[in-house]
Parts: sequence; structure tokens; C-alpha cells
Amino acid sequence: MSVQGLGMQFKDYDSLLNECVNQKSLIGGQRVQAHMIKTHYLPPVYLRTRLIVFYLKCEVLRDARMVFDEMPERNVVSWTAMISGYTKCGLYSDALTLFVQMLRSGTYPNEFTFATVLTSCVGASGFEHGRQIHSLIIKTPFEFHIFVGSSLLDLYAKAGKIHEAHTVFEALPERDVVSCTAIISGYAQLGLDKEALELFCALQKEGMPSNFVTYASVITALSGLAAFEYGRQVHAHVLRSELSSYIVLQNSLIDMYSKCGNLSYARKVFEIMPERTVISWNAMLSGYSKHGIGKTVVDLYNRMNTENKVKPDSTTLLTVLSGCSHGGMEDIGLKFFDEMKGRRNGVDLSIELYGCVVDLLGRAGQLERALQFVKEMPFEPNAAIWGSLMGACRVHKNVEIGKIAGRKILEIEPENAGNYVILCNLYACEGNWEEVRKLRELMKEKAVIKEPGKSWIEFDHTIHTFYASDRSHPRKEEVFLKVRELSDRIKTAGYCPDLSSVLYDVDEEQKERMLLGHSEKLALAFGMINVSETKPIRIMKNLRICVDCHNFAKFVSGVYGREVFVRDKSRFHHIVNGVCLCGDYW
DNA sequence: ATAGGGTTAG
Repeated sequence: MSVQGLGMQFKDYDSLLNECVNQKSLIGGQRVQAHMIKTHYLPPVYLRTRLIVFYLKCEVLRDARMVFDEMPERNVVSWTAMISGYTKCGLYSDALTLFVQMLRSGTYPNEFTFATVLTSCVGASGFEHGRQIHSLIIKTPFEFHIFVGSSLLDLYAKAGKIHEAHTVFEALPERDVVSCTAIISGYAQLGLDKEALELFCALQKEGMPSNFVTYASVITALSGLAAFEYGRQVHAHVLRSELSSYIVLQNSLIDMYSKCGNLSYARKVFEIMPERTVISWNAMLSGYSKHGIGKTVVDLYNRMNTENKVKPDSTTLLTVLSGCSHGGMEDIGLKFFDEMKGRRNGVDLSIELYGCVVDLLGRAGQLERALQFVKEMPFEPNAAIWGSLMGACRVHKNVEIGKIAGRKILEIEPENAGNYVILCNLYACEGNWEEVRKLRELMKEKAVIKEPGKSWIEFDHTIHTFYASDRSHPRKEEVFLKVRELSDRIKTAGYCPDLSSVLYDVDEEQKERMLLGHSEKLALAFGMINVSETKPIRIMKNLRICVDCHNFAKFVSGVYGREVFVRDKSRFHHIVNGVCLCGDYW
């Protein structure tokens, strides 16, 4: 395009700038601006705002800000465009600062401003700021504006206030794809998977419009539920629709099949992708990692580096290392870590990565070295670090180091019940019942409430959920009898209930009864009754599986010749012929 | 002219 000759007028500049915005032509726009300066043309607010938008489009935030700062006067659009620029670059607190300046300058925000600035609040995890802005919005006509409302409900949902989010959603006079997706994904991101799925179904019946983001969100909920049959149906629907080529959607399918325990389906989706992002690789790697298949994790990671199309990020490193740990490949994992530390590779090593190393050393039984490693870390060790050291001490029955880790962790996280349980187990294996008793008292004192354990199993297109000592399932009698029967049978093969897993101060007989009531045993028994002998039994649990239930499942697998999968909070246990791929370390 | 929802890891 030509910017030669004088006599350029407003509409000429306007159309030139429009063209540069559309083509993202940085040089073109810069020439337009240079021409304005050369000819002493003083652009009005409108054109200066167009320049800001142009620079933002070309991702040159600094130059956009320069134009903004030099404006003799600004209107709501100039302010909003600049705030949105910061938001899109992830500079949320700068965006919020600018918003405050805007209010001070006496410019009234409009629906565009509010929608943007609420997004900044979400990005900055600034829920309180968001709430304050909500009270500003109440005084405007924008509270029920669909864009503003979507941001608002997202704000509440991401702060964990799903009820308030739902209220905002219900109050919207109209609904569209984005607002519907926002509320569904709000439930899914909080782990309220069943609610997310139900809402999706209900809204679909009402004719909700949906797109690939909607499906990505509902597939996330299905991953949490491990609803394999349902997931396949949704996948089939996606294939029939125009949505199947979205990478985000394929990524969520990889994760969904992995979390349903079906790695071969996940791999199939992964292999036929014409293009992959780092998330595709990470999702696939994580699938193998959680199943304890360390060798494939390493092979896949090597292939990723050989192909050299997608660069590993910090999540990749974490997944590979945790894959080595879950897969019982301590030496290779430690070698990886040294390599990473040597290279750095532009990716910062995170505290979580150091946590993986503690896991690796712990698994290898090198507890002294693990403790030393924790002491020398460039981070202040957190609860997760001490937790993995304590877990390692429980497995290797090292009470001495376990106590050190335990003391630290109770300082940092006195409210986490799981910590007390592991520490109690540790003291119990030493026969130190006095300490166990003290810990129980402490737990009562701090009023720690354990998240109720639940397990579920998909059978006959239904999800059957069991709670500890559950009396609610319609076939409870049958299930309880089956647990007894299994227990009696495997006892003859050497199963011995691990009474130290019970934290309550009751007699031994009752302890055993409580153990038999654990939700994963109920789900396993239900599976033994109903699932065809040729098929594996797949159980899901919301917490980590306890030592006794793990042992129970191994014996059932061995004695009855069944393949059992248990997906717990952190990984898969794949049990064949009485042996678990986790190597009894988790 | 300026605007809202999404996929992986722990």
C-alpha cells in the first residue's frame, strides 16, 4: 500500500489502518503512524484507538501503550482496548491497575470493559477484586448482559462458589454457547463431574447450542467419572459432527480414554492426530505414567525429542519423571533429573520436580539420601515433599526418618487427615501403640475431617457408587455377603487383614469389620458378582487406595484368576495374577 | 473500534 503524498484525511488513515489490522502488517501500520507524525497530522481519539488495536493485534504491547500514554484525551473504548491488551498477554495485575486508573479518570466502564476486567480477575486469582467489581456492575444496566454474565459466573465458579455461579447463570435472560459451556466447565473443574454431566444433558434437551469447547468440558467430566461407555458415545457423536478436527477435543479424548483405563483407545486417538500440541504429548505420557508403564513413557518422550516438532515443557518433564517413579525405574529417572538440571533448557525446574526425585529415591529405599536431598533443595520443602518422604518411610518401615517427615508435615498441614493415617501406620508397624493413640487424640483435637471415601464401578451403562460401610446400594446385602465370602476364601491363601489401617480405637473384630466395609472392597465384590469372567474388573476410587484393600485386591486377583484395575486418586493399579504393576509402592 | 467459556502435570 502507498502512504505517499500529503493531504491524507481521516478516512484514508482509517481504511489503511483497517487493512493493516486485518493483515497483521506491522510495517504497514508503522508507516501509517510515521506519516501522521511527518505531516503533523493530529489524529483524533478514534484513530489513536485504532492504532492501539493495531499494535495489540501485532502483539507489540509496548508500542500500544506508548500511543495510549500520549493521548491527550481518552474514551471508554481506548481504555477498554488497552485493558484487554494486558489481559490477553496474561498481565492481569497491570490490567486491573489500568482499570482503577480508568475509574479515577471519571470514564464510565461499559459492558465490554466489565467483561474484560472480570477475566483479568479470574486470571489473577483475584476473587475479592472480582466481587468488588460485581458490586459496581449491579449499579449499571450490565449485570444481566450475556458477556458480562458469563465472565461473572466464571469468576464465581473458579473461586469454588459454584452455587453463586449457578445463580448468575439462572438469572441470565438468554443463554448461548459460551454461558452454557462456562457453567458446565465450572462444575467439571471443581470435580463435580456428575453434576456437570447432568447439566450438559439437561441443557442439551433444552436445545443448548454447543461447540468444541462444550464437548471438551463434558469430556473432562467423563474423564473424572471414568464413564467409558458414555465417553465412547460422546466420541462417536464428535466423529459424526464437524468438531472432530479440533486438537483441544482430541487432547481431551486422549485423557478421557487414559483415565478410563483404556490406553489403546487413547493411543489410537493420539496416533491419528495430524498435528499435536505439547498437551497431546503430555496427556498421552500421563496415561502411561499413571498406569505404571515407565518404559513406554521413556520411549514416547524420546520419540517426542526425535520428531522435534513440539518442545517439552515443565509439565512434560514432571510427567516423565513421575512416570519413571510409578514405573519402578528409579535409576533412569534419577539420570533424567541430572540431565535436566544440567541443561535447564529454558524450562525452570519446579518444586514438584524435586518432589518426584524424593519419590524416586524413596522408592529405591534410599531414605537417608532422600532426606539429605530435601535438606539441600533450592526450595523450602512443602507438605507434598514431606508427604512423599513419609510415604516412602511407610513402605520401607523406616520409622526414624518417617518421624522427622511426619513432624514437619503436621506443622504445615495439621488439617489433612491423610497425613495422620500414614503416620499412624508407621508407628503401628513399630508396635508403638502409645504414639498411635496420641496421634488419634491430636486428630480429634484438630477436628480433622476425612473426605468420605467412595468407589464406583460402571456396569450395565450405570455408575454404581459405594461409600464405606454403605447401606444405600439396592444390592447391599448381596454385596456384603460377597465381601465376606471373598475374604474367607483368600484367607486360606494367606491374606491377613492389616488392622493397623484402622484408626479407630475399637476391638480387633470390629476393626476387621470396618476394613471389610471399605468402599473399594464393596465395588470389587459387586464387580465379582456382575462382570463377566472374561473381562477385567475396573474400579475407581476418589482417594488413595489403602494398604489392606490393595492387598485384598491382589489376593482376589490371584485366587480367582481375575484381572483388576483400580484407579485411585494418583494412579492406576493394574493387578494380574496377584501382582500389581505398582510394585506395592504408591 | 473495545468483550465472555476450553485440553495436560502435582
